[in-house]
Amino acid sequence: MKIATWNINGVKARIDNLVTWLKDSQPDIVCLQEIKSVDENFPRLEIEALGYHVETHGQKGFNGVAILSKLRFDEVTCRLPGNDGDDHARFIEGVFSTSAGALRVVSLYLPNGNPVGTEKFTYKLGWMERLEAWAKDRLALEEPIVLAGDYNVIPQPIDAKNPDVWVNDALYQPESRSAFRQLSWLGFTDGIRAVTDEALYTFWDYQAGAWQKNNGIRIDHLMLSPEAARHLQAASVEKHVRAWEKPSDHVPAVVELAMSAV
DNA sequence: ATGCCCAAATGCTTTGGA
Repeated sequence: MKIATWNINGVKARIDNLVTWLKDSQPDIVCLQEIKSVDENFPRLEIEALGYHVETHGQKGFNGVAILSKLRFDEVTCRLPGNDGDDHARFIEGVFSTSAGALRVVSLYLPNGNPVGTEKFTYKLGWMERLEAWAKDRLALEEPIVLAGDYNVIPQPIDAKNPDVWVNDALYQPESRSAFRQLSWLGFTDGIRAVTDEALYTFWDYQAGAWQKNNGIRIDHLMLSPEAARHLQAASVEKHVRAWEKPSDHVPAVVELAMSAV
């Protein structure tokens, strides 16, 4: 079971890249973020033509998440609980039937939080608290869970080419990193870090030649519950996608779990 | 110290991104 997360930075602007990548990489389940589309305008026909079921949680102009899956959805839930006033489309959860039982996959787009010291940073930390509460609740089910998405958190110095330039940024604040670490303390495993200690990035800014200088950061993560981590076979970052024409500023990150559709 | 670049809608400039 190949599961990927990709902040696509506008699904309508990126549909050709998305179709090419789906054909190349053949993922079973794909978590997309920043689709920047309302549900009605999501290019679902092109994706369904490749054999995927499509569930979206979009909004006008920005944010928006989706899950594409070769497996039928048993359940779909949108929105992270804990704040009814939060109208940002940043969370969608799907449940699938597999040889390892019910598999729960979340596509999340965690708030950026910049600038620090504003209500945007408070919103980020509040969102992370809600995510921790959700994760704690779901862990009690003892199911394989993949909590995948753009976390907008640089977990460790090795996860940035130049960590020093991020010290005043919301992505690298002690509070952001601590809140991310809470998921590990709960029992979640960082899929990429479980297989390698090397410096890997998932985002390179469009500006200032960041890609050419490999000035990247690793902020897209696949966090695995114990029951999912037990089935982890491989994990990787599909860096080559950043070199394509008209790329997203993020690339897909992928885990492979030893389970199959039933 | 600031902006570089990009997508979408607010639409030929602004907003949000990171």
